[in-house]
Amino acid sequence: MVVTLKDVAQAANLSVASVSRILTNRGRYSETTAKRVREIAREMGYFKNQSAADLASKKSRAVGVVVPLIHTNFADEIIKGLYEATVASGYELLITYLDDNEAHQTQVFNTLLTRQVGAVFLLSLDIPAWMMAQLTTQSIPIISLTTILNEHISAVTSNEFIVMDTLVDHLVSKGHTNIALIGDTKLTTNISSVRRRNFIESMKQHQLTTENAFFYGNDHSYETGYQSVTEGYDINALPFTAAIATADLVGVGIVNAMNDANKSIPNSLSVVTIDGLQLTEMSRPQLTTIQQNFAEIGRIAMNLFIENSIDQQQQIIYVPTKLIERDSVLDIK
Amino acid sequence: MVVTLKDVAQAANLSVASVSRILTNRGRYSETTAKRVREIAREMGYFKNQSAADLASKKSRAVGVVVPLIHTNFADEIIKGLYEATVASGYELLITYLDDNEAHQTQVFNTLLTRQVGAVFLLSLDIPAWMMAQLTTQSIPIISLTTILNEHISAVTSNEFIVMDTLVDHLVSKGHTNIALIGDTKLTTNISSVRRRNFIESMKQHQLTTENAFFYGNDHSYETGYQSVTEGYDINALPFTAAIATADLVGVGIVNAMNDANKSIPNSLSVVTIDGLQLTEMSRPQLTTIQQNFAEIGRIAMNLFIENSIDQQQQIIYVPTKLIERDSVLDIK
DNA sequence: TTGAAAGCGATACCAA
DNA sequence: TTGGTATCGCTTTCAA
Repeated sequence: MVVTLKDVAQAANLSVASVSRILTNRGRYSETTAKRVREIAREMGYFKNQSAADLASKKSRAVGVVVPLIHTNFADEIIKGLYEATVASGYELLITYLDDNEAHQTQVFNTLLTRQVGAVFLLSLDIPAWMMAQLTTQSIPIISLTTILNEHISAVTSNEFIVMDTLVDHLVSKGHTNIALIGDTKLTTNISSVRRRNFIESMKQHQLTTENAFFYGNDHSYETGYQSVTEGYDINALPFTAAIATADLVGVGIVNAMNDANKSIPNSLSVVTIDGLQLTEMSRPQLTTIQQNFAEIGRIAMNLFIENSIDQQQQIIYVPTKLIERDSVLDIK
Repeated sequence: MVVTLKDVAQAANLSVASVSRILTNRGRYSETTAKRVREIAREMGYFKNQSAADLASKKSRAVGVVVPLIHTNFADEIIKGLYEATVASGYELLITYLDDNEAHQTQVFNTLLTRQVGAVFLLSLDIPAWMMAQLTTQSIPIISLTTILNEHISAVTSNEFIVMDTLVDHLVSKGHTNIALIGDTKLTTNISSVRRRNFIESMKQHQLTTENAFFYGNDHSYETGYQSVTEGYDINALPFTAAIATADLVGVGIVNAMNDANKSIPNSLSVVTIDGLQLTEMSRPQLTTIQQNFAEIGRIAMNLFIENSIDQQQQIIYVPTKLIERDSVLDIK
């Protein structure tokens, strides 16, 4: 049988109330008895039943993390960040995965709500409107990571415009004028259309027109990168001299496709990527990239919640990014 | 205020007992009232309080997953597998990360126990003895994934010997006799020493001696792979013609180190890896690998638990692996 | 500093 | 098919 508070209380000749207070370090008690009780509890192998505790105190120590099931190599990093901040505070991470199956979505969503999570962290995820509505009516704070969803939801993210502008600026400074955005460039989601807009805007600010801008792809996959130069354009006569990959994986796809066609990078094409995970160092040539600090994004988001600063109004926190110059950009000036 | 069962019961003019039975599809009730109740519950935005439910029913719908915080690129895949099997059954995954900090370990462990998890899944992880002891005294089933811990703990894994033997056999069939095992080859953990032993055993079965076997490295990292041929051995006079990398990342490290030194793979060195994730396709040349079916391992493990077959005695389930021949092995016969 | 007792929200047994 | 009610293990006033 499982050891309960009552058992411990009996063994210690105390009331459950006192034992509870001691074991949760709440309220008043003498340090002498406290010591004794803690010892007894340990010996008996007592473990609090968190469900009972949550129920009685009408609160939960769990926060939900919703991760898209499609390939996102940075989810790991973010979760680590969240986790770090969480360990210190005693909160629990309830990590759930979301795919396209609506039945699954409902269920995921249900576990979150039935566990009375204190907050929901969305990882680069645009959840269906009905979910959003539910969350809000239950007044569960939502924090979006790596992307700004709308004007109500708080977010911790890199500054998307700066990310794009830094890259464009870097390429322009090396003499490039015809630039492609490759990866997730579709107009149907919030996230990708923002990037697309930022790209155009940044081009403009560099005195370049939409004639200088090229787009390819609907997702952040390796295949999209690969196909961009093999199927999307004539690899022997690319209309652009540089490409911005919306994710590292896309960049590697481009590099491999070029290599496989005996075209050298950066001589035949310059490539830069967004994200800057380990992959960019493992590529040959190593990729110039703008690195996002994912772990930091996770840490900050969690602390934002813990410090309860995330109450009513929206907060947007930008986490700095860093341009890392490596060997995938040719100076053609 | 949060909507409770009682509220729904009142609104429906029924007892909480009936409503509970209906909403959990347990016991008898008429489909007519059931329909009405479900509708009312939905309208009121009712969500069961899982903590209360767990408490009352004296069981938990949560299972714990313990993931090592060090870089393991397959954790993702396994979690997806676990998740898939879990969604259908209504269980929840409580995913926790384990690092070397003992205080953290205790805490992780605490959340697991305080949540009364029904089982604990260990991802390629050798947990401290005291944890193991606790888990067993609380009679929480433990299932180890991708590795066999001892003769008591159930496991779902690839057959490690077959993995190693397939690789050795493949290399030998291509005329290689001097072979290196690179990556995690240390003798201090169960997992790595088993691999090492298997390697030696397999060599023997192929009429090769320990003189033909080489070892390098203490972890599964890219750096270890890279250093093996740059620092571990003289890259211009490697004593082996083929290398088995204990993880994909290690293999890529070797490939890059060779490339950077203007040595071609497989001409100067043949490389095969264990795991077979996407990375092996992205490498140039593409890597010959023995592919583990991680998602399947997760799925099977979870089902093993759900079907309750994992009661008293140990079970070892082997999930088939697949040799994928690509371009990183030279035939030197 | 300690104890008694009233919940928390659901489940499940036993009656009706 | 439905309802009453004890119970799960803990927290939290309020008194002692």
